[in-house]
Amino acid sequence: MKRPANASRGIQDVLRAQNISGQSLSECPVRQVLDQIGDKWSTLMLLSLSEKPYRFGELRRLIPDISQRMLTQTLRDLQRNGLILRTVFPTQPPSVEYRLTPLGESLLEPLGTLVRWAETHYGRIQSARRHFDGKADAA
Amino acid sequence: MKRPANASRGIQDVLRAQNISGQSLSECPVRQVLDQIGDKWSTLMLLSLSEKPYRFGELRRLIPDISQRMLTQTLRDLQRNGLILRTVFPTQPPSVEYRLTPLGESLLEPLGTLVRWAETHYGRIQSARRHFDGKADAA
DNA sequence: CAGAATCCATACAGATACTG
DNA sequence: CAGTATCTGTATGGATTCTG
Repeated sequence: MKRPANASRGIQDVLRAQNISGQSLSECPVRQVLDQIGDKWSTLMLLSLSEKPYRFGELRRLIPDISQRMLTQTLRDLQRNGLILRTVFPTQPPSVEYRLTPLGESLLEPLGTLVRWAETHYGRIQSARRHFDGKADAA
Repeated sequence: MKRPANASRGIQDVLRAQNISGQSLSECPVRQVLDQIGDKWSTLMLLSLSEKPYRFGELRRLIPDISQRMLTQTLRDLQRNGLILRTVFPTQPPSVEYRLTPLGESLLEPLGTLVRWAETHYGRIQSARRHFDGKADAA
């Protein structure tokens, strides 16, 4: 069958390693990564840059519903975490290119795993929600 | 080498499938999944329940720094999305058991991939941050 | 072009008190 | 025991205006 026994094992090891019942939640590596990719735009940004490097304005056009504030902020966070590289070309007017670092590229693989899971199981989530909301209405 | 060319390919397909430049961001499967696992407690909850089913109070003791409000809310969201199953035993006083559904268990694998990535690359993220913050201070 | 700065609404999350 | 209800502070994120 598809019991993910080994995955579960690995996770439990991590749980223990992180001392889940301790106070080190904010410094937990898993939490830090989730805080980054869990925000509204980081994932989309990483996936976009996985295609090729982009400039600020290009990213803006590529993801029309991001505000310029959030674009700046997301890019800065990703840069701070070493996931993307920011290169300023001293032209006039200035142009800035963003590209994935090797570290950023290495994140594409776990991210891809997640993306494929989402694609595959989306329908089940949807129907679970309808069922849950339906029962809630009945009550 | 370790160029994740295939992962990148898959991601690009997903990007196109999601019509990234369209308006369907809020209904994007990937986004919905990230909204769930990206919140503060869901991942910890799923990982905890991957070990074995737990009751409300047990979870509370297992994760001491979660507030009871967030525990309730996180569990309800996970239940709504079909990732965990809530079973009420009509005892006195009542006891409620939470356990992963098969759907929830299937999420452990992509989650494990992410967790392992975080573990492996945590050091590089940390040093990238120090470097970034150091340069920011200098300016 | 690529941003910084400011203002503002809402979402998220903790503390506390109460209930079947 | 397993929650709900309320109140409140903080973080998130959008709109708008301004700058090298």
